[in-house]
Amino acid sequence: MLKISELAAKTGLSTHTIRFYEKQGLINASERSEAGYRYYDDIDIRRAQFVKTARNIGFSLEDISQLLSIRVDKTSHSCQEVTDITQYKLDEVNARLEELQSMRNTLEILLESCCGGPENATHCSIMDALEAGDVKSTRSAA
Amino acid sequence: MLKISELAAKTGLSTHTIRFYEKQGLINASERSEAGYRYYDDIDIRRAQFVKTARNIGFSLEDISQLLSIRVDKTSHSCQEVTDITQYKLDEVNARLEELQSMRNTLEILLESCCGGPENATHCSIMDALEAGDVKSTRSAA
DNA sequence: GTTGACCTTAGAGCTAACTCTAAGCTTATA
DNA sequence: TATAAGCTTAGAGTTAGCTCTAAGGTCAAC
Repeated sequence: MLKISELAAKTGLSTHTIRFYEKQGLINASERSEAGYRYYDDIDIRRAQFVKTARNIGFSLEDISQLLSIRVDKTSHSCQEVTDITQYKLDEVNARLEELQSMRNTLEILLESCCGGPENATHCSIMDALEAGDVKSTRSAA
Repeated sequence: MLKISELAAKTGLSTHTIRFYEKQGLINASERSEAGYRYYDDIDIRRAQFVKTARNIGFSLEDISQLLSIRVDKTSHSCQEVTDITQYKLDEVNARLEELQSMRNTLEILLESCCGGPENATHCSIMDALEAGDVKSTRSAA
């Protein structure tokens, strides 16, 4: 049985984050001492590590919540449910990648166009491009 | 001279956003009617469009604030200041791109490993991988 | 028996960029 | 003149995921 700081050390989550995840219903301590101290058993620890792993991959807490509800009763859920969540995440990632690649492209073009020197910015081609608005729009969401 | 809703139509910003940008010191209306209505002249309009363009590229409001202070007095600022801001943004974008590419990679591997079918998730290889934690960590920041 | 490290809680604060609300005034149209 | 559309403000709310604070209780070591 681990105390919260030990679980923190084991998972790499902070104690603050562990308590926060508990509030969100993602993990919990199956035991409490008389004084109210949280104690985590092996099952709790594995669940916390599952959360951390999923978080590292980039799943949102909401995604993880769904994955956890599958996890606690795998026989009632299909592989498709799992791949749906994963595919949805991948689609999100790909959409964001496209935005960022477009941003990168625009920024690179801007950088190539400008001397970058100590000359004053009166004829800076980056400023001119921003002024003229002749750059690709790259954002759909921040 | 445009009223706020007309500037909104012209720039694609909402009136709310225009007022918000004003609070942030990015744009302003050089005139007000007796009743306090904002009126935007050509200079205001061009500034608003500059902001919109920079925002579309992905610059933060803080970045844009810096770009604007260069813009109002180009002779006192160098091309290098402009490229510094741009290069810094590009570095940020590249860092985020690497994270997302790593995420994509992990998600694709997970998806390939799983049948995705109607079978129950007892032996789902995505769940197993999350359980085992044998996936690359992709996140340094959300 | 007293430090000092660790634990508890509720709740506030942070970031970025909006987005919306309420209450009220102005203006254009019919 | 009445109605509706549009404008004003200050300030609160939204999102996601933490992060921190205050005020206090607990516990192990010296």
